[in-house]
Amino acid sequence: MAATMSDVAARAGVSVKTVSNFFNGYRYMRDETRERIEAAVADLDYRINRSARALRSGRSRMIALVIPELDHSYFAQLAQEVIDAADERGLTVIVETTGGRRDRELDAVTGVAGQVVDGAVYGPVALGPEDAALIDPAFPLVVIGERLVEELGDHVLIADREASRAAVRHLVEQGRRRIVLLGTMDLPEPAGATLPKRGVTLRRQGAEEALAEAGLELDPELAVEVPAWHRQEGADAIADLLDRGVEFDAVFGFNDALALGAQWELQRRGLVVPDDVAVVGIDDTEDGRFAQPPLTTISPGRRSIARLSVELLVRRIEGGVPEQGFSTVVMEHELVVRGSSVVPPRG
Amino acid sequence: MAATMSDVAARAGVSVKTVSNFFNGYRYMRDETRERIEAAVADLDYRINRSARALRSGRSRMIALVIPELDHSYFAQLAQEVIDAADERGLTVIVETTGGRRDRELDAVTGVAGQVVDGAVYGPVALGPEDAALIDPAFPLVVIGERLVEELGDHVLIADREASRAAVRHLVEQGRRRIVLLGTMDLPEPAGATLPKRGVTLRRQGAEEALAEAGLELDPELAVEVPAWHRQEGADAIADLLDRGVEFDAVFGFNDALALGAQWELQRRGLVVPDDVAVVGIDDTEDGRFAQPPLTTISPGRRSIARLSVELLVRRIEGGVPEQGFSTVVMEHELVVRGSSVVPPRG
DNA sequence: TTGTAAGCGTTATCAA
DNA sequence: TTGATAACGCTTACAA
Repeated sequence: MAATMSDVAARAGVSVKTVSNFFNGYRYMRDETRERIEAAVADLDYRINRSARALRSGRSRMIALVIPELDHSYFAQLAQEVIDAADERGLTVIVETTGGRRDRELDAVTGVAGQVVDGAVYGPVALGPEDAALIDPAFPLVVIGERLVEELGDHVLIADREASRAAVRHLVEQGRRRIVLLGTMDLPEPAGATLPKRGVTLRRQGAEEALAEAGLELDPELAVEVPAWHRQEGADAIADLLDRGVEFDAVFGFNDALALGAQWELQRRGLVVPDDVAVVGIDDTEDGRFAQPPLTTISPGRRSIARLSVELLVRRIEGGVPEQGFSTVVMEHELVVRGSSVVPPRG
Repeated sequence: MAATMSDVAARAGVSVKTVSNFFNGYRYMRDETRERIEAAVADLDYRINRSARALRSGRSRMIALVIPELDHSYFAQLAQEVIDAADERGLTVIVETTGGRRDRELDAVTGVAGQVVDGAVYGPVALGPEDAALIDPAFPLVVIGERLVEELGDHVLIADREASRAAVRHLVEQGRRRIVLLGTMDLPEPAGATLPKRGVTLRRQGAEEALAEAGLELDPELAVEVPAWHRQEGADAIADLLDRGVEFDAVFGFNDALALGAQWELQRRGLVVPDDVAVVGIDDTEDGRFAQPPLTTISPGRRSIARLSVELLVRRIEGGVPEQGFSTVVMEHELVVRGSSVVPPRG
């Protein structure tokens, strides 16, 4: 039978309250008391019962990470960073994957799952602004990556528009003129409402701005919608363009996976990257670094995003709803130029 | 304030015990009672308190998945499958990453983390047979991928030796003679003890057997140890061989990441895969499918591994330690031949 | 600086 | 088929 706190207390010759204080880092304790408790804990191989603690205190010391899927380089890397950051603060992470489905995204924070954690790092992709009302504003949430709605909690994101502009500007500087935008999506927006733009919309905007700066206009045929943001969809989209004889000299994938899928299909068809077609992505995944040629991309500072998200979440859990409203943090990003977009000078 | 079970009971005009029965699928209940409870639950938006349930019942309905790291295609895919399989059974998954460090692998099942879950799908890579004694045999465990020790719990693994033999045999059939084995490791084994072989040792053995079948012998220079099993280490190892002028016509990476790193470095140096050097891996990750050329690999049936592991774990949690001892299940594997190992016939 | 006692919301026992 | 009541192991007022 596992030892309880009162077993420890009895053995150490103190009260349970003192043992509890010990485990909660209570400062005012005689060294001798502390040592006696430490010894008793070691003797009995005592470990605190987290269920009892959670029941009594109302805090489970667990947080959720809600993402579309784990089997995706960007999210897997992000999850690892979140887990590490949480671990440093003594928090345990439950990874909830939603498949990008609205009902599961809602369920993660309102249903059974949300019941067991103190808060969540929340990366919804399918929610619309109208869903904000369905989420309890008292539930601590840090939203990453999209600014769907203002009122859910703190936000951590990259400047999608500027990042996208930098990517396309880079392609233009390389002399590219017919640039495929892979991942664009025209969301139906309720008439009359001025909604916060989704990240994907901002990426499209930034790209068009960069084109405009260069006196170019986006050929609608080059703005390609995809059903999901995996390599497969990137490959399929490019295959379709090539089959239809659409001409282009560059591809900007709205994430690395799409860009890598595009590059893969181009090479499969015997085209040379970057000579025939330049390719750029966003995310700076390891997959991109180990592509051949390595993928030019926008590095979003994933590590910082993860750490900051956890930090904000902890603050929120401990501090409650901030009086001055939620904060939005826009992370630095960086264009990382690699072989997929720059033709090496001829020797 | 969140509603409790007695709120529901009061509203439904029944006792708490009856509500509890309802939530635990107790069969003997009048339809009318059931309906009244359902209505009360809906009215109050009641959700069961998992901490209280866990405290009282001793079951948290959470399981851990213990793996070296998430930021690695094989484990990310595995984690997704485990989460899905657990979800179907109403279980929540906590992902513990250990960085492949022995202390953290032990801690995951003996320390604080192990305290909150009912059991674990356990993928240790750094434990030695001598560590078995440190792990409580009463803690439900399903070990995947390695058969370090017999007594920890049920095992789910692939036939490392046969898989490896199939991979090398394939290379030999393609006419390859100087095959680099990437990932081999000579473990110091206590003298005199006949220990269960580690997967990595078995992979080495299988490879040597395939060579022997073809009348070949392994050149020790081609058996390359690596510090970790990522693409970077695969690339570094190949770079080193090439720099030292070692000749070879094939690389067998003990996982896809090593093989892909090797392929990347080969291509970076201007060598052609598979014409100059053929490459084969193990894992059948998506990374391999989207390499250029796509990677020949051994598919381990990851989905089956995940599902079976969860199933065995549930059985173990519910049934306790089986009388007839733990079971070991060896999964089917399959050689998936792709472009990285077969030179296409000239047109 | 430490102790006493109540109670968090379930489930288990046993009775009805 | 349902109910009353006692735990589960901890934290938290409040007291000393």
